[in-house]
Amino acid sequence: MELTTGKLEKVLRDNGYRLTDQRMAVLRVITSTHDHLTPVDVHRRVRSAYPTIGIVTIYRMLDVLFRLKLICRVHAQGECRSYLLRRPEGHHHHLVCSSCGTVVDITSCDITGLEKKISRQTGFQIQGHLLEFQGLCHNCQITG
Amino acid sequence: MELTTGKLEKVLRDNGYRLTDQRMAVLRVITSTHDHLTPVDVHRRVRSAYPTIGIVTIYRMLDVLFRLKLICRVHAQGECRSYLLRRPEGHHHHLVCSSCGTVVDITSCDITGLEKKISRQTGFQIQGHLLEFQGLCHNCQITG
DNA sequence: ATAGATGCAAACTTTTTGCACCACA
DNA sequence: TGTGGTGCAAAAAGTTTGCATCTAT
Repeated sequence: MELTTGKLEKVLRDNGYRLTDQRMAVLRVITSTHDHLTPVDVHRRVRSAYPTIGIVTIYRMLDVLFRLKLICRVHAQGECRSYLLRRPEGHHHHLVCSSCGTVVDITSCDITGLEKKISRQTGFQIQGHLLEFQGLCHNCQITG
Repeated sequence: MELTTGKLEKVLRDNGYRLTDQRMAVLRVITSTHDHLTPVDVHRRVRSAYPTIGIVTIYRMLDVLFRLKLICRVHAQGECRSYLLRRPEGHHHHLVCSSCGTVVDITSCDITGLEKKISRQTGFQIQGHLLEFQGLCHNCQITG
């Protein structure tokens, strides 16, 4: 199930956040791409629809969306603060093309077995994990 | 097998890098802890042995070590640029305590099966992955 | 009406770069 | 001796904060 602008707006509203034009513009940018964007990227794109928006607003909005778990962070390619719409419900991971930056969601991840094994071996109480794949997407394999 | 200062020095030398006092001091700091350290952390620690060292040197040295794959990056706890000695040979992952920051290496990771499955499903040619666990170490579970 | 959001400016942190000097090989 | 390394300073990039103003509710 896709998270549309409308659904995101509802979540924001339900959580007591106001819906300003700036926020809608950010939502439109976020929902309109499958790429991961840095705050600067988002700012640049939103600017074309809302030229007077400041990057501070972008930072604050990304913060809100991240805390509401509507977007998630991608760590690939050196970039550690680039964000992406959280598309599927629940737990998932990312497969990032190292050439064009496209991101595909991985929902079939099951490493709970591995987690249990690690927990037993190390005595750690495991709280979460970060799993991200890098590779070449089909398109970039062909075009070189 | 542990990477001692001596072994690191050899790798640097073999790759045409000079061994300065500053670099040795950095190596000593890196090899003396199991924690992941930011450039600022490293600088602070090296300073106590080598007070005049600049943080620029730290950045450049960490860069060298990272490119030689002698240290690796940890992404946990918001920090995305903190480094850690790469202890075991070959492929491994990290288990990071979210309370004290201690890092344990995971060598038993086997997700090649998962990789193949993902590759088949998505058409991606998978080049690598980033896997990191967060949890509470035994000690921190007890001390609260 | 009012609490929350915005935008500007400034502060701050992190990282990179240019350049003169120094020291390892 | 010569090239690579260092340290300073400055620039650049990224991020946060204070505050007056504005606006969605």
